[in-house]
Amino acid sequence: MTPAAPELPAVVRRFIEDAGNATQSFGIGRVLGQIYAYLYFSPEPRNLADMQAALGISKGSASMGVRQLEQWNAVRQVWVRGDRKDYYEANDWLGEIVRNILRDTVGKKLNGATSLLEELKADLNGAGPATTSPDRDRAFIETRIQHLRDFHSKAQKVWNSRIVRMLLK
Amino acid sequence: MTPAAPELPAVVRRFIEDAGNATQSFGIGRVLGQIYAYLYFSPEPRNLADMQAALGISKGSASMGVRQLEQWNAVRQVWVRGDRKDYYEANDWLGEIVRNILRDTVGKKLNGATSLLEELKADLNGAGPATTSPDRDRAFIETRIQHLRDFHSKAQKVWNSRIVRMLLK
DNA sequence: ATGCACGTTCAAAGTGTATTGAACATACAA
DNA sequence: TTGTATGTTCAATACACTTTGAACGTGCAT
Repeated sequence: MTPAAPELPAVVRRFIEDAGNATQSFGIGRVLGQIYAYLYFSPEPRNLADMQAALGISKGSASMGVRQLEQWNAVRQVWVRGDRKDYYEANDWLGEIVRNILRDTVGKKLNGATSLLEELKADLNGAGPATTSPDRDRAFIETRIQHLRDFHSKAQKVWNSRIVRMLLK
Repeated sequence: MTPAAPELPAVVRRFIEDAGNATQSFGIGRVLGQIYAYLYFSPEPRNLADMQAALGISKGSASMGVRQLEQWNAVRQVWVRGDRKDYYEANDWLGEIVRNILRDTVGKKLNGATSLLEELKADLNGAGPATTSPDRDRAFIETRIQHLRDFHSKAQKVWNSRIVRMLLK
């Protein structure tokens, strides 16, 4: 039987709350912040049941949450001998975590935009001169799309640049 | 009477749709992307009624949308003589827009975190030794909070650094 | 083999946020 | 002053996204 989860200190409860708000407002869901904060302030590794009890979340949330956090290397699984539950502890290298999250969110979107712009360019050529819109309008649109592609390629260069990688380190 | 809005070219419709998805996924709402894209591809300035017709959004959305976009300098109001409606056109300097949005979203949150961390530190000191938790646990928590503050101050330095400002330019 | 303890899944419920639209404000024209 | 054309506001609604929990999968112990 699991010993009753010790009551968390007020500071920690407070922080868990704020971390949850933060991750929520960044669009990655409230429980991720809560779980990470809980583990971050736990001197010992914790299992899924501990998280459920401490945070008042469901089994499913705990399970999905740690998996997502693992993918970002925000938490790691550790073995506790004599217990076959899964235990986790927080990775305290915050820079790495932020970097991984950004790569996964921003980076993915930049790449998505790449293929999108390619398609648009193709559409534009494919459509031919059969449109009802005057040539002038069409020229304007082409100019803007080109402008967009220039910006996008510059953005990608910056994103992949060594400088940014260093900054995120 | 407003002349019937000319049917938008397929490429433009497509782009408006994607821009809406993009801004939605970035957590700033779908209409912002739609309005901006519409103006970005409009050879002439457009008024709120045009936007409603072209995008199928409500009067309120158009009004609130352009106001938000104005705050980020993504669009500007222009005067069309002989017409007292408000007309808008897109600012095509995308770098500036991205920078303004980031300043408004990320920057604001970093500053919020500052005061939060101060409070936590104060709480920790204020609580005194009257807690039930063992000294060892308490020491652990203090260490982690300090770690957090170090990371936060580093993050702020990076965010405010000239390098980042240049990159966003 | 069976029971048990744990983790995972995903359709359904819940929650927070974006969007609507009717009521209101404003400004100009007649 | 009244009427008309426009922009703004915000409570109500619609929507997308998060979270739940019951059902299922898995592997170990007996």
